[in-house]
Amino acid sequence: MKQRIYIADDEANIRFIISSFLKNEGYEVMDFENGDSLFDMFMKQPCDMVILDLMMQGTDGLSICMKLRERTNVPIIIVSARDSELDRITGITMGSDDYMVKPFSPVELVARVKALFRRVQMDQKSHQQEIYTYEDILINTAQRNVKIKDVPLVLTPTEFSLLTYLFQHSERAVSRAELLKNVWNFDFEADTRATDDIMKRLRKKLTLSDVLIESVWGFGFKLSKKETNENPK
Amino acid sequence: MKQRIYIADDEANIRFIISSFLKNEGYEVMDFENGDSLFDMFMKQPCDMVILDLMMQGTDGLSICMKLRERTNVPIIIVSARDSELDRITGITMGSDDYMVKPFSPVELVARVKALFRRVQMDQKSHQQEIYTYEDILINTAQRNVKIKDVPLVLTPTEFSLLTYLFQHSERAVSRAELLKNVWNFDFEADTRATDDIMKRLRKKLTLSDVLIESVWGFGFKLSKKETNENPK
DNA sequence: TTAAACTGGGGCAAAGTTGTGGCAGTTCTT
DNA sequence: AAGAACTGCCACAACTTTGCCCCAGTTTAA
Repeated sequence: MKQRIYIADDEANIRFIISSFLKNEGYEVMDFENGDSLFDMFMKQPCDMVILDLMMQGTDGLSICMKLRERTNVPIIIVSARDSELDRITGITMGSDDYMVKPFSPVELVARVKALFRRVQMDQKSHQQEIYTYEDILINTAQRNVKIKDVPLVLTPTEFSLLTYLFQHSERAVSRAELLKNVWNFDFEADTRATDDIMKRLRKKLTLSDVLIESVWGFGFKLSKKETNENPK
Repeated sequence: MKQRIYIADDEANIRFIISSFLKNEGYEVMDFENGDSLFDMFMKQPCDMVILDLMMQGTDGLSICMKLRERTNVPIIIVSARDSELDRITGITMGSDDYMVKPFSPVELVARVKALFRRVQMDQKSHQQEIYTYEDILINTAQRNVKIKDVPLVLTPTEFSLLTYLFQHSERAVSRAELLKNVWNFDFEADTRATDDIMKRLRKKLTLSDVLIESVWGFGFKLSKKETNENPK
């Protein structure tokens, strides 16, 4: 899902430069020539980040920033030609997350935008649901449950981690060493067939599903789907 | 609960100035003369924010920043005498949340520290409400009371916090470590079954309700509702 | 073709997890 | 000051998980 950024600045060329750089990074950008129109749009359709110039026609950026803060937690970056310590401190104190002084490097702006998104991401990460599907199996890591065709499947902790790891890398085969390292946290070379054991148990529990855990001879395992009509020998 | 900030800078007077200003704002501050000792301390006892100088004896600030990022989401601010665009972009890209150039105004640093805490706060508490319901239970955090089918339920402080936390995350399973961190404020890995104890008492008090605290074997707990008619085999 | 290596099923025992009742130190209330 | 409430810990029993062993069947390579 693309992240959406709203920009308000009264200089068209600045809007253009910022937009280009951000779009180039894969963000969805919409720009406004004053703060009021940005605010109206935000009320209709919120976005994931706001970049505000301070000096604009109509309501000034600082007031817009405070108005936004009253009702949302959207990350806000202020960009401004005003470069006194007081201006910076006021902007940051009044609710913006960062304050950049014009003229600024578009690359640095992009870096700060990314850092701010990263911060939000990190803070919310624990509450994020991660969902993986493959054929008729659905894994919800937040709820910590697995379903085959909507029927709950009970897994032990190791089975759960292992299956999740396979789903996270469903497009390729994974080696036993890789599994031991990432699921068991064995850093060293261990001569164990623990992976095979859990696979054995997983396979048993997956008999009702169309998902198959294939062995890759001499290497490891790989997800695949059950072929009802296997090409006959 | 006071927020704890760690500072690493090799100039004693800078450490002193920053510490004074931050302590003045009510933060608990600890300072280190190099990044390695800060890192060691963090591993033993995490803090809520880190302020790093780039150029120090021993490991440089950027490496410390990256090492910290590998294992935590702690907010990081870099302060540095280096003032090229590349330096700033590198610092921000490598995991820090902000980058301030020396000499800087201590007041602005304080403002940015506050803004960063505010951001974390907003991200984590954005979904905080006053009232939570799940099945036949209603929690009013403002009045600090709980009702089962309109019948008041008396809970001890810890029981109340724990149940509230479960309700705030009713859509997912929560681990014991997470509960210890967020309800007990144990920052480190502790071998305790305190969570189980409170759960035991909570469950006893919830017998009259349709709400069930399910154990997620080998992981933690999860809210669910009592199934009166379990799907018969 | 044959021997060696690999895989997967059943069973087993050690280790780990969880719920329960009891208990004691601390804090709060009366 | 005495009692009540709260909370973490312990011990115990029931139960679950999991790595390993053995063994038969399969695949690979010489």
